[in-house]
Amino acid sequence: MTITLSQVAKASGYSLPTVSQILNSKGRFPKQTRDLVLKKARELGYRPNALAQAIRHQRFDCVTLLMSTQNRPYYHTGIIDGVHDRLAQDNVSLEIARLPDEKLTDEGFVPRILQVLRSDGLLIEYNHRIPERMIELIENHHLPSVWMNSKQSANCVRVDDIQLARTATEHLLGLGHQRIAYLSFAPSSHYSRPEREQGYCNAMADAGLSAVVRAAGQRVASPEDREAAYRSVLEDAARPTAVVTYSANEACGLIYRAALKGVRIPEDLSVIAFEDSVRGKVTMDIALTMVTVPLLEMARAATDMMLRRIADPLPSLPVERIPGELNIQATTAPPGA
Amino acid sequence: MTITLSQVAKASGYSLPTVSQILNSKGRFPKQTRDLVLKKARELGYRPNALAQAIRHQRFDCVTLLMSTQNRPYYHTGIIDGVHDRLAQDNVSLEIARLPDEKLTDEGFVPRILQVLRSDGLLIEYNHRIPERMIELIENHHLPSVWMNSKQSANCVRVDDIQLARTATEHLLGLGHQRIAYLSFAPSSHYSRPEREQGYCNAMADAGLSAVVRAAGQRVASPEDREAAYRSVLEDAARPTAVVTYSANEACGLIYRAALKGVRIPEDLSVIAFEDSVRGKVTMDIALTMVTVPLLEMARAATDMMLRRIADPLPSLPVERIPGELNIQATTAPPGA
DNA sequence: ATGAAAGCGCTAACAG
DNA sequence: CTGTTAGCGCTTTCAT
Repeated sequence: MTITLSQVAKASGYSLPTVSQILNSKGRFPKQTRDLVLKKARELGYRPNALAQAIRHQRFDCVTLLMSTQNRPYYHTGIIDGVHDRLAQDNVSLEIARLPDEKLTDEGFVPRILQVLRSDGLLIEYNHRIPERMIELIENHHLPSVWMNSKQSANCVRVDDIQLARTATEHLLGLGHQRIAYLSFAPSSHYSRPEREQGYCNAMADAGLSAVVRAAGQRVASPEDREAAYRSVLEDAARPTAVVTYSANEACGLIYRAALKGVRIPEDLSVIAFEDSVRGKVTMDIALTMVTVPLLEMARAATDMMLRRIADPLPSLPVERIPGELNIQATTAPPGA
Repeated sequence: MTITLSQVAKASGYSLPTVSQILNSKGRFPKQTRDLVLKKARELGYRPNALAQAIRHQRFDCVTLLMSTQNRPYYHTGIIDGVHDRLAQDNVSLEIARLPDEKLTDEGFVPRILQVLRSDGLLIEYNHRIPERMIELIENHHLPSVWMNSKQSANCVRVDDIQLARTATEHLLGLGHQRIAYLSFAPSSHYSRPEREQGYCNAMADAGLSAVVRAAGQRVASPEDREAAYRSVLEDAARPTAVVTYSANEACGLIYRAALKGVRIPEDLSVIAFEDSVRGKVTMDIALTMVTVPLLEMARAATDMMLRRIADPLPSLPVERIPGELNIQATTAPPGA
C-alpha cells in the first residue's frame, strides 16, 4: 500500500507528531532531526493523505463545480479555467459534476453529488432551463453556493449582458450607422438572450432609432430558419448597414453568406459579435470585431465570492456584474467606407 | 456545523454502528428500527461525509484529470464530458487539475496535485510539448495512470489519427479526385499533426498520386502564413479539386476565401475536415463533411482503462486506438460535379 | 438485534 | 525539543 506518516515515523525513529510537525514546517526542531525526517520521507516517497488532513481540518479543501448537461458546446472551457486558477491560488481543488437534467424531474431522484458531503461549496453554472427541483435540492443542501450567469438575487456573479449589448451597439452608432439589425439564434430559454436583445434595443431607443431584431423562434433554430434570417438581413430592400450578432456563430454564418452574395465586409456591412476572447480567435481566420464575454473573469470573480462565503458563510453576498470590453477588429467601419 | 452520524444515533436512540449499517442498507434490522433511523436522518438532513468513508475504504473514489494549460481552446469539452460520464457510472468523482507548464521546468517545483494524495488515479490529457520533467513526476507518483492522446507505449488511449486521415483521403479518392491537397496550421509539436499528415500521404501513395502538403511552419502560423496557404490552395495554376484540412478552422477559413473568389464548394472544390462532432456543428452554419475525432469515446475508453487499472494496478494495459467515422455532408462531391 | 471497541491517517493540546 | 493522548467521522469485527 501507500506510505503513511507512521511508516516515516518508524523509519526515522521519531514519533508520529514530530514527523507530522516537521513535514508541515511547524514547531522548532534541531536541524539534524529535521533533515533526517525529511530525508526518510523523501526516500520512502511519502505523500500526505489529503483526505485525512481534510477530515482533521474540518475542511474539504475542495469546491464542486455543478454544470448542466445541456449547455452550449464549448461554453465550459473559460469557466473551468477561471475557476481552477482562482482555486489553485488557495490550494483548493476542483471537483466537476454534471447533473443529468432529464432525471432531475423524477421526484425521488437526488444526484449523488448532493447526497454526500465532498466539498466546501457549490459553484453553479446552470443558466438555461433550470429545473425547479434543482434549486430546491441545492437550497436543501445547505452548503455555501454561488451561481454563475444566472438570475439570482444574491450570491451570484454574472456577465453584464445588457452593458455588453449596449457597448456593441454604441460602437456601431458611433461609426455613424443608423440601420442596425440584431441577429440571434440563441435558445429563448437562455438567460442571456433577452438581456442582449434588451441592451441593443435600449441603445437604439436612446439614439432615437428603431430596432430590427431577427431572432430564432422559441426553440432551437432549424437550418431553414437560419437561412431565412441571413437572407432577411442581406436581401432586405432597406438592408441594414450594420449587424450585432448574439455570438460568433451567427457572425460567421452571416459573413460567409455575404461573401457568396458579394456583399463586402465591412464596406457594405459592418458586423460585431459577442464572444469570449478565445472563441473569437479561432473562427474562420477573420479578424472579427467583438465585444468580449468575460467568462474567465466572471468565473474568477464567482470563485472568489465562493471562497469568501466558505470563510464566512453567514452573509448573503450581492450580485456582481462583470463588464466586457470592446475589441475592434476588421469587420466594422463607418457606413459606406 | 454539519450533521454527523453520531447526531443521528443520539436522535434515534440507537448506537452509531447500528445507524451506519441501516443507512448503508447492510445487516438486518426490524422494520421499526430502520424506519425510525431513516426518519431521523432525513429530518436532520444527514449527509454522510464522503471523506470519512473514503478514508476507511482505503479508496478516494476520485480520479484526477490532469490537463495542460496550453491545449488548444475548446479541446477539453468532449474529454471532460466523456471522463465524467464514465466515472459517474461507478460513482467516482472527478477532480480537474491544470499544471502550469511554464513552472514545470523549475527543478524544485512540484505541483500541489502531485505532492498530495487525493485520488485513486491520474488521467493525463497532455499531448503537446510534454515537459520531460512532468513524465518523471508522474512516474514517481506511483498512482495508476492512463494517458490520453499521447505517444505512450502502454496505458494509453488515443484517437487513431492515421486511420482518420486515411478515411478522409479515401473518401475523396472514391469520389474520383486526383489532385488532393492537405492543409494544416496545427502546431508541429502536437502529437496529431504528423499522424494526420502521414495518413493522408499513405492514402495518396497507395493510390499512386503525389501528396501536396500545405502546412504552417514549426511555430504557430501567423495570419500572413495562413493567407498565403489559403492562396496557394485556391490560386495554384493546377488547383487541387479537393482538400483535406487538419481541423474545421482551416476548412472554414478556406471555404470563406473560396466564396470571396467565386470558387464554388463543392462544385469547384471539395473540402473535408477532421473535427469532433460538436465543433463541426457550430461553425458557420454550413454542412461540413467531416471525419469525426472521437474525443468523447476516447475519453470514455481511457476512463474505463483507468478504472480497470485502479481495480488491478499490476498489469500495464496495451494502447487502444479509437477510430473515427466519416460524416458526409455538403462540402464534398465528385470533381466538377 | 444491537452495542462496544478498534482503527483508517492525520493533527492539536498538552506534558515532560 | 519530543512523545503521549485524544479525536475528526466513519465502518468493521466481534461480543452479547
